[in-house]
Amino acid sequence: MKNNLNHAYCPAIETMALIGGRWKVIILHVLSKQARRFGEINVRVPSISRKVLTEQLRELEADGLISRKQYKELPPRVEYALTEYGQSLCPLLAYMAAWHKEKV
Amino acid sequence: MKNNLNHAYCPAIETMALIGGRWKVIILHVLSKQARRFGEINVRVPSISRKVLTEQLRELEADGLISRKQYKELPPRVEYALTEYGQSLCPLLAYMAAWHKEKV
DNA sequence: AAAAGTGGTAACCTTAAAGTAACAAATGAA
DNA sequence: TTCATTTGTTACTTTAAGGTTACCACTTTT
Repeated sequence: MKNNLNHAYCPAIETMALIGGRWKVIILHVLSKQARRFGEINVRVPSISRKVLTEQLRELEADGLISRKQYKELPPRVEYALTEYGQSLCPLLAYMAAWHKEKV
Repeated sequence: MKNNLNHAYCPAIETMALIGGRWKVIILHVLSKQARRFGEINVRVPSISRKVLTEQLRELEADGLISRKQYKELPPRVEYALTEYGQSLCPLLAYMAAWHKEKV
């Protein structure tokens, strides 16, 4: 009989749930420089399909990391930007980048 | 004609490649406390199958984050531990945990 | 009149990841 | 003699993720 009380709880997991998606970190990185339109993100994130980009953006938005602002123009214009919450992730991304740079 | 030169390079991605796997962070977290045998990890990582645990451990080992030490005993005994390289990730995991704690 | 431009969506297909179950190997214990 | 133990592996199936193509809406440009 296994003892389930041994299960480890790792709080870092919660953060990974937000940024662990296949393209999330690149998207956040792109938006960290400046707000971008859908098409601009699409060009800057290599080889992502529009479908998947839409999905990832929706998830980031649902998690409160980015905002979506739609202008009433034609052809349509939609701008994505980091929220304050999303911006608070930047030091973490910088830490990750620095760790890699230092250790390799 | 799309301009491919717009592709963003995000160094944090490289780090994510190491710890972004479905179970990597939990495994690292478990091993950060102390070295563990295969079965001990299996119990502490909720609902992971032996097959997938093996795969993830092999990848972590190939990336140099953990070490695998096999004792010549029967029944077999194998112990996994963080390498020095793997230990250097701990502050990052702590950062991730702290960010989540503070922001939610 | 038709095409371009933008930000999607819907339907469908393929690929990658994960799960399941059975088996192995050597020894000691029942 | 058979079972239990431990760390896997192998073969097979299921699920999730991602890709592909076609299409829409509305206006301006060719």
